[in-house]
Amino acid sequence: MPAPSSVAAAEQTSRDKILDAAEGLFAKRGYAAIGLRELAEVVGLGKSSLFHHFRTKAQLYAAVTARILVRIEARLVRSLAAGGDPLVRLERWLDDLVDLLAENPTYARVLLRSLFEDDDLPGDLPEEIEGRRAIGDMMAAVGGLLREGMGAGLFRAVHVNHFLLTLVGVTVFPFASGEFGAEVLGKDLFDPTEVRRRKREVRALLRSGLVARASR
Amino acid sequence: MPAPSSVAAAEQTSRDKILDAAEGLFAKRGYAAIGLRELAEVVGLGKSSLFHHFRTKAQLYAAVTARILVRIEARLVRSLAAGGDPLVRLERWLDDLVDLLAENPTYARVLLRSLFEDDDLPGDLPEEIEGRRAIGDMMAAVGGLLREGMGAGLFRAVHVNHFLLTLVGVTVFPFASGEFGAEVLGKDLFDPTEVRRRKREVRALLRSGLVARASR
DNA sequence: AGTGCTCCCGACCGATCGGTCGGTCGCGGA
DNA sequence: TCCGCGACCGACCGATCGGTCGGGAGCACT
Repeated sequence: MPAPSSVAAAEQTSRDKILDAAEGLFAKRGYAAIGLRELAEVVGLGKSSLFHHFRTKAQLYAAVTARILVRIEARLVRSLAAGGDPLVRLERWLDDLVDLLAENPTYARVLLRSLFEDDDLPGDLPEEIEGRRAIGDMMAAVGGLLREGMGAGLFRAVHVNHFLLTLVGVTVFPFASGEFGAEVLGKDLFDPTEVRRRKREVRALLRSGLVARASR
Repeated sequence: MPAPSSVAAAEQTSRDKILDAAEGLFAKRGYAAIGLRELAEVVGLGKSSLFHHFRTKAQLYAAVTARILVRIEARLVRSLAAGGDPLVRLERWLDDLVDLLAENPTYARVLLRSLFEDDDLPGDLPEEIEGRRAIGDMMAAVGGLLREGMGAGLFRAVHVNHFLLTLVGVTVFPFASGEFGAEVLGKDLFDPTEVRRRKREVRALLRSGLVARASR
């Protein structure tokens, strides 16, 4: 490796270029639909060079998803750890999650695809397991947060695990929904003002649901 | 066609058997990962026979998704049309949607995959367009319902289009989430008692959000 | 008996798949 | 100077891909 450039980024290792390109392609079209020839061409390498960095296609895929899952965990566990009452922490976690998904358009897709396709792929490479652990840990932490809020009387009595699924569905799904989401919305979901709106709606949903106060 | 069996079902045309098998396979592993040889074997036909019923693989896929989308629309537009105030109608729509997804485990996956993969496939077969129309119409109807409820002061002022995405995320995503959902939940999401719980949580979310009444 | 039609099949096509192999090139260390 | 080594490549492999083709079995109608 040449001395890490002081100019930062700009200079990427081939391995990282492969991971980045693969992330984009897998996100858009899925594991099975991407051929290694196509990927190699996007990266600007010969196809056989890919095998110098990753033993198999499945291995490469696992590396792509694990990298994302670990990054997500790394950033979001921090926002969970910061202070505040459970509602504050939960809302900060959701805000950060939405920001993360909005800033990295590939993440939501890769996340959902990794849920869909895990039945599929040849089992259990080490990075796959690491990725699962990262997400599992984070979900458990949010679950604890919900329980804490309920214990303090701050939250109503929710079914914690179902509520976790709800939270994921409310945040991850829209950013993975592609053309459908854009069509429903009439705008690009990744536009900063739409991201802001999305966060506001999620927060409002937590705080008061849909039904107007006056009507009950 | 031999006289339609009075014994009902049991006797299926080859075309329907192909559609059913393809639905299951596409739902589980996606378009690109399913080979026509495998599909033909599941159906119990020779591979070339598939081409007697569908001109191409893409055409077959479009037929599979369109059938589901139209079925969903057919059932859910009815539940929207039935009477009641906007909240009652919205909750009935959500209940029926959840029931539909729970009774047909392939639907949620096919739905989400059709959102993901539409960038992908060779453009615009007629059944594809018909499927899109069905879903688009339904989403528009629900949007109208939200607006009606807001106009009547029943609902708080939501951003209608964002809220539509929320509703889809809350209902469709969990049933598509496969092993992840089961792991978070600790149980099979398609189990009747979990389905009931899911509906209850969705309704509670609409009615009061997460935050306890007393705390504001 | 013959004709036409639906349904189905095995054999085959060119293309592409993931992966292997032998080898070239440039660079850092001895 | 030479060596070892990481990075890279083109050519090639068997397998599988979606799709075509010609034909056969069964049935209805004349």
